[in-house]
Amino acid sequence: MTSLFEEETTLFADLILPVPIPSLFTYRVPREMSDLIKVGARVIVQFGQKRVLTAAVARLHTTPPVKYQAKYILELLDEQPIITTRQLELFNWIAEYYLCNIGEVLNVALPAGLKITSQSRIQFNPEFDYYDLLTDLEQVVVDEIKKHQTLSYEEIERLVQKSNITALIKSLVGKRAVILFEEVKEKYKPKVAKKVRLTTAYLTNDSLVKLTSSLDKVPKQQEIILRYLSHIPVYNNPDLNLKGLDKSVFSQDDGLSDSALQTLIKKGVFEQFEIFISRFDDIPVSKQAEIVLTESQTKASRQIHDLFAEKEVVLLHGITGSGKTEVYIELIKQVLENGSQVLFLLPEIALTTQIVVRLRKVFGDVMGIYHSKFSDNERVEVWKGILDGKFQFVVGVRSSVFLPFNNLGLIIVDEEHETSYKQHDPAPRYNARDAAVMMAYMHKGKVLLGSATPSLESYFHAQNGRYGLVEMRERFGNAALPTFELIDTKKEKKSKKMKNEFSSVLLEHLEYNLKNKEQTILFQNRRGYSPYLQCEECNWISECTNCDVSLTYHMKVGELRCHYCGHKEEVPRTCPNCGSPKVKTMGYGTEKIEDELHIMFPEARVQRMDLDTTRAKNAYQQIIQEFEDGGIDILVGTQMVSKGLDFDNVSVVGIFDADRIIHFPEFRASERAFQMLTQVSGRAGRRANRPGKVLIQTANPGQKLLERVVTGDYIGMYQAELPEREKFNYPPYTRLIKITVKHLDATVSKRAAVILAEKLTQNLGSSRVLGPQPPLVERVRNQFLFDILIKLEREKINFKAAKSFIQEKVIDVLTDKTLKSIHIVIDVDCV
DNA sequence: AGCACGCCGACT
DNA sequence: GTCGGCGTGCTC
Repeated sequence: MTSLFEEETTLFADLILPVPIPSLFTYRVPREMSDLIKVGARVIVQFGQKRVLTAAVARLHTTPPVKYQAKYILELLDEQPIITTRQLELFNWIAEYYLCNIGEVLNVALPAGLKITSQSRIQFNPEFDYYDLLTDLEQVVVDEIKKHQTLSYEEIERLVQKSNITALIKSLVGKRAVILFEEVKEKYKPKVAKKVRLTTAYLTNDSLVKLTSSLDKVPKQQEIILRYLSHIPVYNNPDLNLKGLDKSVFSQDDGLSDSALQTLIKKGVFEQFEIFISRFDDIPVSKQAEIVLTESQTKASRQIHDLFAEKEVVLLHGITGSGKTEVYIELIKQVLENGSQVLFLLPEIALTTQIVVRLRKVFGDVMGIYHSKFSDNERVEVWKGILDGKFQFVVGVRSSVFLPFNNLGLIIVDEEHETSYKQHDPAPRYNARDAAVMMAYMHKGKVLLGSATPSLESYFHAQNGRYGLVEMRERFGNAALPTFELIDTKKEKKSKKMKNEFSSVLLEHLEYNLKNKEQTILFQNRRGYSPYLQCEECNWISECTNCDVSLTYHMKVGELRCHYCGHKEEVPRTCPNCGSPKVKTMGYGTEKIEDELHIMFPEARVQRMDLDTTRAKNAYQQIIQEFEDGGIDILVGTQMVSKGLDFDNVSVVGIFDADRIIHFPEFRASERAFQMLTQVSGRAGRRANRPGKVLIQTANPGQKLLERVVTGDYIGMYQAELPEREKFNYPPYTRLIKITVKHLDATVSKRAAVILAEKLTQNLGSSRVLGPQPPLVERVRNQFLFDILIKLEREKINFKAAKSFIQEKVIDVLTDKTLKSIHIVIDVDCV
């Protein structure tokens, strides 16, 4: 029922714009759009004078804004929403919890392929004919524009070989010689296959026989028809013809030419058509390998199931190799059978490996994969596949929490302790594990956190009864646990048994393994050749010009590199300070270890696996594959080797510098070290017959933490660590918020940080506000940093109120006229 | 975040 | 005299 009154009301839309501004923006919905537009659809709007942006509809209403005239929405991109209301809810929660703007959330949530790009283009104004008004250069530019119809800024700059022509264009616009407009492009392009099929006239056997015999004089065309029939035997089953055949089948490589095919198309024998195809069809699906759970897996699975009756979150603590994956699979199956969706989160690095192949075997093509190494187009397909129900189950990285689910029954967070679930750099600085808990709550679904070495926070919650807890303490198939050996490097050094970084024990094992064709993994958590260079004469050290860190020497590429800002320098032949040629490499990274292995064992096949060797899309997988196929004897790597790799033939894992990990200056050092060392150790062979061996080189083998790693005593670590955390007010007893103040001028930066800390202390008290203090690396990209750490007790403090107070004070400092162009980053639940 | 507008130094 | 530096403020 539409009354006269209703017809006259205009619709307004509150939009989320992908800009870091806290508010929504109200636009006017054009009349012809008002029946079609929906919450969750994308629209295109003009924002400011020049910019054209993709925005998302958050709310539709009829209240005209009072303080300004709303602009019209330019275009509606989706007739059906591509963002669900549940997603909008989550976006809001993330913006609120992590103190950022919803636009920033939208910005990382949408895959690039769903954002449109706009480019200013310049067109000649046909009504213009006052050429005398133009300068010489302007005339040249106008002539070019006339010649090419429309041009972009960059194209003009190239054509007239000038840079920075904005002023010139502005003048031309003023003189009405040219018109500016925005060209909008959708980035996502569906993948299409060009196909051909027989026209209906030739679908009977009779007509086909007649046709082929009539083509006796044109053998190429005949051949094409035969080829077609050999792929698609229509005489048995005419329906097959509908699917057609890829045009590429008739390519030139075996004497068939496109022109013959074209002739047949012209004759009306074949017809051409295009279909949209999925980009994921090439991932092999060999359906339904039956999975039989062991007794302990069945038990765990049942416990989880029972606990879900009363808890929203269950922590599955299963030692490495206990077979958590099978338990996951069992649960996923159950939830999918109930018709709900499932999200399986994995750390980036683990996603490229065996587990995905395994899940794919079980779940086939209802499973979508969401990964940063996929192209924009591939990601859009996962997004749309979830919306239209093609993917009921998604395996993905951190950012998968932004996908358009509407009915999540279960979220699994594997390796839940991994810090890579926390986004660091651009806002939103969210933790996908924690967002998952919130998300499940919104969907009334459940969360399963899994880890061999849970984060203290999660284990704490499990101990307190907030989460359910299920333990798996046996290795799968009763494979033996690895045996450990702690190697005292101090002793070895004294008795001159060390060969550079290698202890005699480690060398013996390497030799043995090479002889017996068994594989070794060596772990050194530092990439490059050496972390710095030093002059023996004057003690000069290679340092970055933009940051306060040493430059790492990368031998392979012959460069010094900054791991913070990416700055590169040539390697000096002599000391830049005193000219001495005695510039030495100091410390050692994976490259140096690789290098020394080559020298000591020239026959060994050594491969390095770190950020530098795995940049290419498939490099990581290739190394893994080669290692699995036995093409590598020794794999040297950073943390990358510690994650999700299961190889039967690895009998020795060597860890170089355990002390550096254990004594990292950070309150989480013990927890982190335990996790890292345990995870690496878990790579040692899982054979039932002979246990793998883990060799840890340390200057202090008596350390309690090492003993706990050796005995697999997670609880011991947990119990030792908790009182420390309580005493010094650290998580899990508190939540941490880190505020970083940045400025090019150290004094300005410090002053702002001190002022901010004072303001914060006034209400929060000095015990809750730590700092300001310069972080470990005081200067990054020429900005001087100061950190303020705020600790808020879990029970005592209203977290929400405290956060908004903090945000208020930050805004105070940002708008302080005496502290100009300060940059402040707030990181909630920093890790 | 961008982008426009506006107010002060070194140059065609 | 202008070009262009970046400080300031706004974007529905």
